[in-house]
Amino acid sequence: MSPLRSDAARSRAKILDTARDRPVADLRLNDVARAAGVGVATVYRHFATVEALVEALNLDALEQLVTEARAATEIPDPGEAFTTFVRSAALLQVEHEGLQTILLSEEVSPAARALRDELFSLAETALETAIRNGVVRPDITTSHVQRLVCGVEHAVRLGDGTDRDLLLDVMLSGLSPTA
Amino acid sequence: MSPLRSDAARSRAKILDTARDRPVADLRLNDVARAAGVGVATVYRHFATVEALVEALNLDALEQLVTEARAATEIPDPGEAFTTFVRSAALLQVEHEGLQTILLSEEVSPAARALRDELFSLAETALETAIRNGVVRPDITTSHVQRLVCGVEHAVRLGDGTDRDLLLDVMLSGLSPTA
DNA sequence: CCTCAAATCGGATAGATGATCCGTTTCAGA
DNA sequence: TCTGAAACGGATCATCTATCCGATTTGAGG
Repeated sequence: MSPLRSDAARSRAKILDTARDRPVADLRLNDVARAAGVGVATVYRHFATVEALVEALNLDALEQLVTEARAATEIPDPGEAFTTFVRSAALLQVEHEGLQTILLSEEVSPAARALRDELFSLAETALETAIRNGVVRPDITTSHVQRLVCGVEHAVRLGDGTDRDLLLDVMLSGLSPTA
Repeated sequence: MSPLRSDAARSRAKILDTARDRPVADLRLNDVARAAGVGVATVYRHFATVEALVEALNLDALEQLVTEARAATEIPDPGEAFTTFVRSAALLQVEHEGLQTILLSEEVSPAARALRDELFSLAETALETAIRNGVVRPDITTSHVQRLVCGVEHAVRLGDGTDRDLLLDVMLSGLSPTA
């Protein structure tokens, strides 16, 4: 793809900076435009939908998640590997409100899709290894893990965020087979 | 409060019946009016906001939940009592999409508030007893339990609902102290 | 440095959705 | 039956979303 013209790049940055610290729930492209000091059409040109904007805002976080996930799967102990993986995902999702959107939405950019596919593949590996070594219940699938992480995120968001680790810990220990 | 006039009661019933089997996410008062065959204003007169309509739709479920909760707290075994309580709450919340709204919203009708207060009081009792008897982690509060139930509901909704019991089970076993 | 075509810009405005107002109709008690 | 109060419907206003188009800016070539 061709490089952006300098003014276009400036507008894009202004839009992203403005949108970054707003709750994704009440993200209106018109509001962002006004707050960023650019025209409405400029925002719509750069980001056709709110989802596209949210994706752009959280691509960095997704990259970071994949990086951390790769590191986690290299941990020798299967339990610790799995735990580290899930913990990374949950913490990043709590910190970056829009990450869940990318991970669940069907319509994402090719770049995001590639990262997501790798992430799911890593998750599959980590989970399989964990189950094979008896540190996670055998009736759990990656879909379950993903949705439970989203559930924990939801639970954390309903509070002030201070008990993040506690709620995550409940979920993780619930996944162990002996319990 | 004065009894409803017959035509008003009829309208109210038509509105509720129409709204009942629609996803609360895309519940538009205008749409409901059209589908119910009544004027827009009639809907707005009966239910000032979507939330008010959702509350009316789910009051029955809340009553049922309180009833089940009362029964649960009478179970002698503290672990079973707590588990039954939480299971009831989770299953009803999954089945009745709008229940969470009543349980979390600040602005509810006095009737709903009374039921909710009793429910929380029962939850407090069940949790305290469970902790005192060592069947639930002592660092858990009723707020945690409530939010975890909402989290599980969220996780179930992200799927097709078939693994409801599994996800709930993960959460419940995660709450036990030994894990 | 100047020019010009291409790309971007911004805001007016069309379109969709949400909520209110007010004249008309229906109900229930006398 | 008559009458006032309450409820009714839909036209209308308000708000929010998204597109179109003339004006402006950019940067590469002469």
